[in-house]
Amino acid sequence: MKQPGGIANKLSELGYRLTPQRIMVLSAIEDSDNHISVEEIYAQIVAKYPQVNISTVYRTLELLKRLGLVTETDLGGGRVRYHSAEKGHHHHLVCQECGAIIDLDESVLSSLKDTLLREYKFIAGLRHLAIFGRCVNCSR
Amino acid sequence: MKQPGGIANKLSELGYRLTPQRIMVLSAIEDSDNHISVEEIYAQIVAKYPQVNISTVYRTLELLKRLGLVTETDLGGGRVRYHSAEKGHHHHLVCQECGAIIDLDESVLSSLKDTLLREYKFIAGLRHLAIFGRCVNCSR
DNA sequence: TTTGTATTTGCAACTAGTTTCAATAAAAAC
DNA sequence: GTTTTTATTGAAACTAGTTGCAAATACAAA
Ligand SMILES: [Mn+2]
Ligand SMILES: [Mn+2]
Ligand SMILES: [Zn+2]
Ligand SMILES: [Zn+2]
Repeated sequence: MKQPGGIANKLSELGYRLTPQRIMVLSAIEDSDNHISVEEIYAQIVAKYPQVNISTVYRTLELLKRLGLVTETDLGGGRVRYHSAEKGHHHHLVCQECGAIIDLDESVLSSLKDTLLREYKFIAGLRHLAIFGRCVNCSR
Repeated sequence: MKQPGGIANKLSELGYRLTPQRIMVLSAIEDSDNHISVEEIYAQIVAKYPQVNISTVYRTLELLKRLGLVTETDLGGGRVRYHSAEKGHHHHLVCQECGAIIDLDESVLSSLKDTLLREYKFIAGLRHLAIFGRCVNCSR
């Protein structure tokens, strides 16, 4: 079992139990440089502890998401992907034709968020958005 | 069976067969004033023709979506909803706390789309978006 | 260190949606 | 009107994800 990082500390500070299962999910996300899928997280865990159930992984991700510690993004392909909220991140443009994924800076959605807050008094989530469409190569 | 409307004509013009199943899915969407779920579409169909399979409904919706004849939106609650593309529509703000759904004019996303086209040469879909977050009442 | 208890887990059953494949039927050809 | 062709369908098996519940365990209290 790896050492729990920053997310683990926050979890126990908030009164949640630090189970081995949770620590393993956390480690998988923190150790991953890019967006990681449930399948990938579970594969890492099950290699060491085969008795762990995948529903526990789903439940842990649900918790981390709700607490704002990880973000969830649908990048296509029928499975969502996760990312540590601590690390800086991008939104993404996903080409539905060729599958290309273009990174988009956090700031691109700022003015939209501002408008929604100003004109609709609505605090938009939009923490890690993927926008589907067509890239320049595929739009001829 | 109802008379096929504008969408049905387009379908057969594009060379797709006009089956009773497709016409029934189309009618359900065209007759609905608001966003309709697969469950609701299927309930209408099965009441008259119980042998129709729900996978046909899913396949028809997939086709209509791909052709740009209907839009799909995730308004929460674990089921997506559909809307005729011919009728004018709104995007939506969905409060994750109280469930309130606020309509948002088509134009609110225009400047975002413009930016993405100008700076990233990307044609964003964003045909019928739902943005999750917190409404003014729930953000205290 | 042991005990108590509320939280968390594993398991199994469930949901929405997708896919494969043989049977059916819409539309074209005759 | 009948035959032929090929798209479409129904059925069943499958995928990602969720949920209810009894058993297990993290952690606090003694
Ligand atoms: Mn990202
Ligand atoms: Mn709408
Ligand atoms: Zn592309
Ligand atoms: Zn609200």
